[in-house]
Amino acid sequence: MPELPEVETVRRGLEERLIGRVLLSEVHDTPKGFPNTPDNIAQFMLGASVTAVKRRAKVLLVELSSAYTLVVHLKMTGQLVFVEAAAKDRFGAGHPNDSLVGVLPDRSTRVTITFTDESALFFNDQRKFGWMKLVPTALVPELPFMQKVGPEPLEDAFTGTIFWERLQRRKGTTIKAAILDQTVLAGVGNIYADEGLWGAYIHPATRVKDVTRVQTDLLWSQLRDVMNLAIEKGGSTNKNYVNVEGKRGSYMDFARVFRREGLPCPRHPEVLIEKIKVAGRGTHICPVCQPLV
DNA sequence: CACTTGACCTGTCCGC
DNA sequence: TGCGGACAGGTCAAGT
Repeated sequence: MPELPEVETVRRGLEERLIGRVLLSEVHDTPKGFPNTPDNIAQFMLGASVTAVKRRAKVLLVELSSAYTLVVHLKMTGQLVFVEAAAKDRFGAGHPNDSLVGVLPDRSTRVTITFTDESALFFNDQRKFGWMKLVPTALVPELPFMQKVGPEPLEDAFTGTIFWERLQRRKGTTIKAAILDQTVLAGVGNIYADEGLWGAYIHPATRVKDVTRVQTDLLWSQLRDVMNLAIEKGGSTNKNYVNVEGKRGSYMDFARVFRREGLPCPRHPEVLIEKIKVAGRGTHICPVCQPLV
């Protein structure tokens, strides 16, 4: 999916555009219904306005004046694309030229939400892993996911000591599996895991119990640096990811190892990046920077 | 309990 | 050109 930087980029785009807009129509499920969509969607969305757009880990929270919240997870291929004057333009004309998105809705569109000013928000999801549900805002903190998800890594409260302590919950597994675990810390996915581990000179398959405190301190700062840079660049478009305007993010132009197998390591021009498998995921390393000890 | 693997879906790419 | 298999940003349930 979209990882933390991509979801944050979408959040900012939605916040800029949706606040105060009033939902006109009920949700149209196309082409298949959303399994988690409750029956009261029309009742609590129709006529409600958007009051806030928040993010927790990789989940978006679109708060409505009806005291309900649209909770959205984009998983691997989800997109939220906003189109001005969508009704007039028959959904989709008016996209910027560098858009990766064509005329909407298309075959990947799962949900269309229209607003009273004829703008519309499209939830597209090629692989259908993503979900969207309407939850009373007061109950959002009670969701099982919210109860168990780890701290936000970019907040000041997330110190190196907290990172170290939370990693100790997963001593037996690999450091890559541990930082991908959303209950250890929130928001890290496959791209930024590989980028951060390269930055910290740690082989992804190193057991957590073998990673020193000095190494986790460096990993802590590298993960934060890499995700802050990615937010600045509008996220990473590996394949499907786009922001609310349908535009790609540019972090992949700055990636050091992710999807760069066969290309030189930025620190060692004579050494080529290798692709291996760790924690069941494609994993990119410099064999010289990141020796397995 | 801790950890790993398969499943969920569709699309694309690569080798035969 | 066709076909099978592996793989893809994430997370669960089920298995060991």
